[in-house]
Amino acid sequence: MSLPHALLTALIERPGSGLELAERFDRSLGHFWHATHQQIYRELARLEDAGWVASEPVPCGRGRKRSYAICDLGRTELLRWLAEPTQPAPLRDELMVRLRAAAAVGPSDLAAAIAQRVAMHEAKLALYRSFEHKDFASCTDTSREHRLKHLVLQAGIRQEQLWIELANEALAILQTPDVRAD
Amino acid sequence: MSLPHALLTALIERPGSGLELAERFDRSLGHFWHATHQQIYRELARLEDAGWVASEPVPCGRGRKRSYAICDLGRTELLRWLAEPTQPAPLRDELMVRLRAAAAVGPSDLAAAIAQRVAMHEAKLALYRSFEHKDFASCTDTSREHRLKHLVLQAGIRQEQLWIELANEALAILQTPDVRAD
DNA sequence: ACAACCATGTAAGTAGTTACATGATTTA
DNA sequence: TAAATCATGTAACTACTTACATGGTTGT
Repeated sequence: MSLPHALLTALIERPGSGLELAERFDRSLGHFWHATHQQIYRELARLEDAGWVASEPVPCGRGRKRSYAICDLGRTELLRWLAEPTQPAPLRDELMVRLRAAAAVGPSDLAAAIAQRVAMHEAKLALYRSFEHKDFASCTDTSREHRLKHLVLQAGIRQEQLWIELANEALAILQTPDVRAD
Repeated sequence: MSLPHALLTALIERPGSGLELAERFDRSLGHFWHATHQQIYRELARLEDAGWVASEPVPCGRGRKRSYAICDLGRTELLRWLAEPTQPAPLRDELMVRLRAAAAVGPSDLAAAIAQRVAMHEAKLALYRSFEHKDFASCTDTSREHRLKHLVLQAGIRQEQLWIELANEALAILQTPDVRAD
């Protein structure tokens, strides 16, 4: 469960309100660890209970808007977490199950669903590439921070490329007549 | 949520009891959609309620052992599901969050955790390669079923390769002194 | 008889999703 | 003052995890 630490990371970069964090998530970290605004509000409350973040009402903001900022305890916790051993991300993908199912049941209507998914991955790939062009085109910044952020984006790019490759190979198999069907 | 359909797939290949299915999952489909035995027992009960599978006690088996088999309704459901549009697997990986966190907080103890994870991915890759050698070394079988199953295994192999690459690149960045620290 | 193990299940809790509710501030 | 929208939150639900309980069979 990485959401609390993802929020701490977002807050260490810059303080913000729940909705601001939700929007930032949608644009960057959320591509690699999705969270809805409800999850974020709940988690921010927990982080505050734990003393990892502190909040104050934003005077010129609308309604009950509160701004959250990370505390020393939160910074310490983030460092502790970074040194902790990682558990391997359990790979869980519907496409794999569907391909096995297609192998088991024989001819089916899977091709259209896969083609649609190729399109989705291509859209995401294009989005990531536009991020890369915008933020990492110049080679002037060689700081560790910059290179790590670029690597995370690269990870997303290569994931999408891999899915596109695999889905296209699946399409090729599905569209070739089965030797036993001839 | 693919577990019910993953179970239907396993049952279409061969009927079996809850524990047998759990063991089969651990050896094949479970690498791509993990499930514990508790999940499997509960889901089998639901599948039976829905009329997609039927079970009977195994007379010569131990204790309360029951064998489950897929019904026509289950077969129909599996075909219906295959034609359904797929939602894109939400990418959720701790490593990405950690790298972003490391970028934000500066020097930390992340390298050891990543190195450990490289080892895990290499172990899994070796396992998948041994599966491939055992089941897909000969080119004699060119049926669609065989090629689809091979593709699923290939997907696992290339995923592991990608993670190993990315984790090693992360290590390289973390072990190079930050230009701003000189 | 009793230890070990096979097979199934219950209970309690966490994480995440979906739909809806509420309060406050702009804007028309 | 009503509508739109910003901002936060509640409630109910599903999926999954972890720990434990139960009942039966086999071997000693």
